[in-house]
Amino acid sequence: MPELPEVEHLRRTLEPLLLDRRVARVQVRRADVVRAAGGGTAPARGRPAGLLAGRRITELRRRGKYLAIVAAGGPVLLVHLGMSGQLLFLPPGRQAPRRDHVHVIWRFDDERGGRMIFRDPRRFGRLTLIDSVASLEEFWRQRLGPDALVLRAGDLAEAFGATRRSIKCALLDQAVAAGIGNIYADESLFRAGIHPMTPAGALTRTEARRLAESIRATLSAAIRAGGTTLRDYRDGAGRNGGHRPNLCVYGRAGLPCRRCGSILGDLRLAQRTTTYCPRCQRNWLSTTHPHPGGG
DNA sequence: CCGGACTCCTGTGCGC
DNA sequence: TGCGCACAGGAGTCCG
Repeated sequence: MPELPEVEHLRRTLEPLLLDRRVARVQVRRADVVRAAGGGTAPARGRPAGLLAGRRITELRRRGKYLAIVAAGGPVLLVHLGMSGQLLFLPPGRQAPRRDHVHVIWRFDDERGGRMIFRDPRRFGRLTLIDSVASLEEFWRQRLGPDALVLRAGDLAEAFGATRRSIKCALLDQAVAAGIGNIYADESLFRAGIHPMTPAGALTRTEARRLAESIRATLSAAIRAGGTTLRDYRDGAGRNGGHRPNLCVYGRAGLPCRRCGSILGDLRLAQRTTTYCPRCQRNWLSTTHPHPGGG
């Protein structure tokens, strides 16, 4: 489930544990989680050019759901957690809570010691080695829209144009805004009072403004709570996120809306379960084509 | 341009 | 207890 808030919280918890430290050596136990920028059959596969071995970490950056571990002199380890990926720092002597599906281990041999592990049962996650920060920015620029945490209404209007695709599908498109996944798409649309099937290009200026505000507020609140743990998510120190009890719609189909008490409905959009409040999120179909005597 | 199906994986929970 | 199935936080590709 790692979406923007989980990756940002991970970044914040890992940064003090990694910053200014030199990676002593790297053990790759499953080479197929490693890629090189620019292609799936890249030569780095299986021989990941060290994955920062011998390098000093200078910075942890994030854009959308990507986490970039930047080393002195240029190389960048780009991490995408997919559905079940975890990056976990283990102090000296500490065992991983689970030792299965650990694919990569970075060891530190300075006086603080310890190691970082990449664990990913489903293996949808990817580690990508990129040669420089400039290449990283280019990689991101090609794939990602503006970071959803600082998204503005104008960004949405520009990305949507006159498209008739549903707003829910558009929000899941990382080229529209980077970092929103299934949980926070539903939560943001609920907060904005917008039905998930509304054509994205049909949003009014007011709705776009309210949606951008709702996205920022939804993501910020989730970061403050340390992210949402459904099953696999842990932060850099192995802690669960605390945001799950705050969710208004995700995972609550059939339960009463926290705002109005109506029973939350669900539908399937882009193969993703979509939960919404039929009252708080006005159905654009019924308002666009009102039934005689209705509404 | 778009929605939808399908793919990559493992784990879990449910109905039977 | 076991089995088969649907489904899960992501995202790329292909097809119509």
